[in-house]
Amino acid sequence: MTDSFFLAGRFGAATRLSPKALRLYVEQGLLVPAHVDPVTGYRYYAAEQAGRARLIARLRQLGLPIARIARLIELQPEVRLAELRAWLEVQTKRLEEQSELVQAIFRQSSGGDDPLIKAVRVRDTAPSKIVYRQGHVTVDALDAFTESAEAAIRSYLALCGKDDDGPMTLHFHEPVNHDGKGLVEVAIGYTGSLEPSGDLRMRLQPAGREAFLPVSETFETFPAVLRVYDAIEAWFEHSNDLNCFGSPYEIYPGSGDARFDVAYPIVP
Amino acid sequence: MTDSFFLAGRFGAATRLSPKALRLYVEQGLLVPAHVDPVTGYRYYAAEQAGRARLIARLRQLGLPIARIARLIELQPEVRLAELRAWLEVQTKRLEEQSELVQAIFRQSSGGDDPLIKAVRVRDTAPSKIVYRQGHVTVDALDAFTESAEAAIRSYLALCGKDDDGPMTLHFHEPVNHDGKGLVEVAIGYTGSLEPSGDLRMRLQPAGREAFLPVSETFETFPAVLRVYDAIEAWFEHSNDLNCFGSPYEIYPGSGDARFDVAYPIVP
DNA sequence: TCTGGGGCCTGCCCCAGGGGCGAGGTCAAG
DNA sequence: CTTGACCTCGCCCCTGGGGCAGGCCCCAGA
Repeated sequence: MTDSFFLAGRFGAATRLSPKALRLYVEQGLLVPAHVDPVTGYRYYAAEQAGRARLIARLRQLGLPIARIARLIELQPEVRLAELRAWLEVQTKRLEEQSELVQAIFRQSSGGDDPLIKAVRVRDTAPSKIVYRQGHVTVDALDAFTESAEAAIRSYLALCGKDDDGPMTLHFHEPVNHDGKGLVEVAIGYTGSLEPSGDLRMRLQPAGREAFLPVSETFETFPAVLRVYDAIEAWFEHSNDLNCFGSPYEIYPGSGDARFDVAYPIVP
Repeated sequence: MTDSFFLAGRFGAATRLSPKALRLYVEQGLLVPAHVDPVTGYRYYAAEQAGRARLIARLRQLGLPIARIARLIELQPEVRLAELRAWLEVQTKRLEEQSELVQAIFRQSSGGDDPLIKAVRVRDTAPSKIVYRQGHVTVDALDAFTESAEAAIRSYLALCGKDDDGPMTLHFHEPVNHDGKGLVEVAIGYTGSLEPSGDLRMRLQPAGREAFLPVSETFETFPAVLRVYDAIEAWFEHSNDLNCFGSPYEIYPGSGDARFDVAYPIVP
């Protein structure tokens, strides 16, 4: 092996890393120079460190954060490749979502010629007591959460002798994206009296009105379902007196043949 | 129109924007509340502003910077759609490059079983005087720059009565990526004496040694050509005494049938 | 041996796009 | 009148560096 040492400028030029970046990496422990002069503070890099430095440069070129690079760089090449391929998969999915989002942006601002908008209807909702479970989920985990919560609530209702299987509502208190968790709530109405149990809580749902749209089979899945939400929001904007200032929810089963309705509360 | 006003919290909940984000947007002039109480500083948003706010939220969800959103939001929907589609195209290209980069990272760290590495040769380079032009270009503009620079240099040489058409070298002083300009230099050797002219400069190229690889037709184009660079860098790492601490260059025409060679200087 | 120029150090402020926290003012209901 | 929820501002924090000021350091030439 050679004993050549290089200062930050030359070493950086050879590895496509700026001296400033190299300084950052030594602070983070990502690439520690072979020798640091304790008096002057000069960093001396060994020629053998160039490979690691070039690898870091390329991983940075992908846009990966330093902490993630620090983990990746310790892995075997094959494992690293697998991780990077998985990361590429995520990026691809993100790009697809962005593409959907661009379509949604256009529909949102193109004046509302979506025929779905005209199909929006209004109805009154009766006051009721509901039992519900809340949770923070991503869109991937949403279906599983919904199913298990509904099953838990229905079995608890059955256990308490309530056999009126009313509709289930899935309330989105926060937006549920692919890359972030949101607070959602699964609720079923009941009559009589009930005690809280575990993470099942009770609440009074006051009477009100809602704007809703049954969801045809075409729009049932994410992200196509977002178009239904958009349509109702656009409908609110077209109607002069009503504002869409509540969070949306889905009602299972929906009206007619629909598997579910999408609804927004109408605030007076 | 309604005269409903909403404070930042409620308005933000309805538009998927945090109060903090709304504050940032009013500072940037992107979304100015319908009314601001001069005493309390409270921001009152009108219901009619919800549409614009939701549009901003979605554009932010794409990851666009605020300044760009401010421009996009003033456009007609069709123009905006076209711009966003162009942006998606750029993102798609970036993803493809990242995919290539992942392959390169694996080749770089998988121990160097690329057969190209064994094909690397070393040769001495004679000292010569060269006339050159430098420029900052992206990878897209590289071919045009190279062609025009070579034509300018050759016609100047012909004008001065030098008709020895030596090889042309294309020297990459800085990495030339898709998303960043890099300093490149087109140079041709000459004999006798010559005067500088315009942006054509002269320099003495000392003798030295170089590691090189002729580029077969398969690897001539970007980004496949990067694999050749990688191979020579890997060769340097496998040879114990030599370090790859110089910037690479391409030599036109290359040795044998190759359109060009890729070479790195060997620093003693 | 002196000197100059260029390279390197530390330390500070800056960028986007907010998050989080604390101090303090406001608003509406009880 | 109090209470609690909501709002404000201001400050520091994050990533991954860029840029600049002030001050050493190092090497080559005279």
